Amino acid sequence: MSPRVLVVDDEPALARALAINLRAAGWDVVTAADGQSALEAAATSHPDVVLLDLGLPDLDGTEVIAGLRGWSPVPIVVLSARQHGEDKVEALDLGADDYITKPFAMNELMARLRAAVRRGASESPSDPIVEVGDLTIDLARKRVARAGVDVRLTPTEWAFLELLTRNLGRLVGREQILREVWGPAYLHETHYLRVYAAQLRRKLEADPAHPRHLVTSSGLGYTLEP
Amino acid sequence: MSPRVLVVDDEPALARALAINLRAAGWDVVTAADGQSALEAAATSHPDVVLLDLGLPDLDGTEVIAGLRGWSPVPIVVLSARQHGEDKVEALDLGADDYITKPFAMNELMARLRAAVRRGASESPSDPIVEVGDLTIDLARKRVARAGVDVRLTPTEWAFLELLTRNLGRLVGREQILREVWGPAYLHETHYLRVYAAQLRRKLEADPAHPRHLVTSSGLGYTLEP
DNA sequence: CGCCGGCATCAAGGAAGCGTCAACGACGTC
DNA sequence: GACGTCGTTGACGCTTCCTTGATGCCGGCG
Repeated sequence: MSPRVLVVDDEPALARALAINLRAAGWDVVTAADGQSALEAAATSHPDVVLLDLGLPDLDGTEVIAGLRGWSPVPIVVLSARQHGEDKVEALDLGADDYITKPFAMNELMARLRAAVRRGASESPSDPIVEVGDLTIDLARKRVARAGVDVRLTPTEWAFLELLTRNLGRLVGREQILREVWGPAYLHETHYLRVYAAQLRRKLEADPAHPRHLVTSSGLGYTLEP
Repeated sequence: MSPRVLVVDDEPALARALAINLRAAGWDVVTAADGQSALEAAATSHPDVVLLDLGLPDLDGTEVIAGLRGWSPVPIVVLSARQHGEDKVEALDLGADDYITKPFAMNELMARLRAAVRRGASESPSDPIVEVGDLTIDLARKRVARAGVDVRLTPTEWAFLELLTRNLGRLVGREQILREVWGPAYLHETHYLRVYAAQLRRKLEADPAHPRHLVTSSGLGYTLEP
């Protein structure tokens, strides 16, 4: 299970040199030559860290950072020729994790990549898959399984369950549920809560009459208990 | 609630310059002049990030990093005069989060500190939990436990307790309680206070007749005593 | 001493919230 | 057009909670 790095650089010679060195050090390397393909590669190959050269032909490097940060917490190490200037500050504030200027030493580069991966790993022990008792909730695929078998949920049921899952162990207030699942206009339709809580329990709880996971706090809201 | 940075540097002039600049930028600054006091200061002041100069009189900088990593995940930004060498690699592999060489630009330093704090914050979305004697009050989850076991509260009981908890150790006036729990129209229903204070005591106090935490100030209001 | 206001406790009624079943209509699919 | 799915709505019985009244205690004050 070697860590995977996405190398984004438009200069073939440098990209090749980086790939060779990184592979020799045990990395799994994916490369991209421009910003657009970098975003696609990040989405499909799920790297543990992104090594990003700022001088790209199509997109500004900062746009790549912003594009990644929109949906992924993957650590980003920026590589740049510009020694000074605001680029450095801007990239870090946009969400980059580290910044190296050319020329650089290969062992320093690797140390920074290792540090970035280590942080990323501790940050997200998150597969977006949550286990609750005999329930398996996959937030990315929007699927639930009970004791291994898939359970079909309607869109509204899923929205309800997803909200509770994202607040696992925390009490979610009635108004918050109504607002986020049905919209602000439904803040007083508390009846919906009961109907859908009952449906979810019928599908997910071993004994729907005595729920162990989808717990009611009378007058307050609902909690998904681990 | 400004973020707190622990500045570790044995050079008084530099330490002072850093402190002044950081304070001007809104940081809460704590300083230490050697490795030993740095470890103590980190333990007592709970900084959001540590800015560590490697050239210290007593301990090697790497020992400080190791000493911190032994018990705390606080982000560490290393500051060093040594431009090259293995120090950089070693520090990052030991668990430092970032590395800056002197001379450095102040705005870059701040950007790196901000980046480090941002990462540290995303790691621990900690709940505000208040401990009062054998009581554990979790404001985010709206939960109370006494000696480890959960106590069920009604919505009004919880609103009452939450208000007192947010003013821990302070006297909360009768009108303020009535206004914030029941609404402005109930300012004279002082009877409610007694009923719910009694219910809370019955659920939370070891000896409800002689309360140690939920204390009455006759004619004034109530206090939750730590 | 007797009165009175504020406090603590208990209990009862009614209001609000909860869980469940079932029916209706909208919508898309075959 | 028949069918299935889904969201919405209504009705019922049940539980929980808020409100309210009654009673007793304590301390201050005339």
